[in-house]
Amino acid sequence: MNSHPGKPHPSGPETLVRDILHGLSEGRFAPGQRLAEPDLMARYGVGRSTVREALGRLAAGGVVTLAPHRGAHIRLLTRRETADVLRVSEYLLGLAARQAAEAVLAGGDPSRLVAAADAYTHADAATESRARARYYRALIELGGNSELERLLPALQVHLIRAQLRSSRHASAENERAALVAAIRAGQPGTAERTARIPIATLIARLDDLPDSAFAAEGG
Amino acid sequence: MNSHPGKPHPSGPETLVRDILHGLSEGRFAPGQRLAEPDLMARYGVGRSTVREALGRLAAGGVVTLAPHRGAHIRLLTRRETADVLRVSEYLLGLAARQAAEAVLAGGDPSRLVAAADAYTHADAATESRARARYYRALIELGGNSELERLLPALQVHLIRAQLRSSRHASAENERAALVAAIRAGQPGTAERTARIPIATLIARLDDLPDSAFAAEGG
DNA sequence: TCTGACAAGATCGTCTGACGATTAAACTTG
DNA sequence: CAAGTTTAATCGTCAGACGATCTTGTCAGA
Repeated sequence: MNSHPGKPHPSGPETLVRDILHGLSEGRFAPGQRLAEPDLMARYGVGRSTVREALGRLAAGGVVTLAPHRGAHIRLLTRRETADVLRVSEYLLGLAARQAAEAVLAGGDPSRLVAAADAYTHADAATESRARARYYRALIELGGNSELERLLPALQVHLIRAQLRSSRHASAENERAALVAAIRAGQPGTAERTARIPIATLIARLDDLPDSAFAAEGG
Repeated sequence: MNSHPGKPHPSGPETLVRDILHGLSEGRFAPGQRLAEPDLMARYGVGRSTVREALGRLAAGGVVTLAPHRGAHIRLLTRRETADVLRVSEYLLGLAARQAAEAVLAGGDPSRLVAAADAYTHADAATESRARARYYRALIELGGNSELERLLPALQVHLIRAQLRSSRHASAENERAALVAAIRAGQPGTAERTARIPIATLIARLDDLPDSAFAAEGG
């Protein structure tokens, strides 16, 4: 079929998860696409256990849906579900920002976050999604909330997808700058509020997107 | 095959997950306890695939930790991690309450929530944890946020454990009543704030608990 | 007696192969 | 051309196997 020469069987399911996640960012996998076990076995040269394990993790993270006897599909969200995910992200990111600011107050070092934000702002189309991920990670690590660290990677996937579809608005960079400033200044309240703005904006814009961007709203 | 008493094999890993989760509430499994695969295989009369799948899901939900080649243990949180989990729960539950109130404004029916809250208040020690779980579920279902529905069950486990350890304070029931009232009245802001109070209180009280209630804070 | 290296045992991670169950697709009939 | 039936493709789970890795117990040397 296709040629995936670079991936023999270096190690575990982590590789699969990573590659699929990564491949999602760059369009190699499309939402709604089927992920059949035999196919993945062949493609990555691993056994069913490994494939299954990987799919399980992806499903747990909400990236794929696992319908009994009907296989795994890359999760395609309805408009409603997208809004729900974003809403949760909004709150969680707000918390992350707050805790980052609190961490700075407690003597934490925001330099990595600043660098990541900077890199993100100057990223081109090719490196953008990666830079964004790094930025979020830096934000969360500064706050040091282990639970957020566990949770947010999964949300990121959807966040990024939503942002990809939505035309970016000019003020985004300013908002980000304001957020970083608030965190550096150790202002939890401001940081939280500022962090939420972009996502709230995103949610508001969801209505502008065509139905084709979402799964059928079926009941 | 085996006709051993206890647990036949009615269906999949879901059974395992449920029983372990359930057993956690009633002390049948203790935090930190080892969960060896061969042991579980024998205990539930299922194959390794099934055990592994179940452990994977529990790990994804943050209920057990899965150390490579060192087996699965029921996750034991450090004081810090507990605070982190509760912090996230605080925000998420706040969001849930807000959305529940919004749902009522939009014509949603809060009767199930009211009933669950009532049942929880009148529950005795035996039915308490179950009633609490139902109450949370009703709250989230009223809000209708699919992502919260996906996320919160995992948080509940830790929430409940934390609450179990912390002596309950008298005002808890009043706070709950206030929350339900705010939701019924369709006051999102009040609902959100009210929902967060009990958890914030819990976090504040974490310092009163002895070190023995947590995993070693080791680096 | 205490400490550290080594050997034995228990588990884990992953693979291969197999079998019934369930779903989706192809085909046969009115 | 619609509806029921047969086939093929998967999935869920089990069983057995093998190397890798962690744990534990033993034994020699300080």
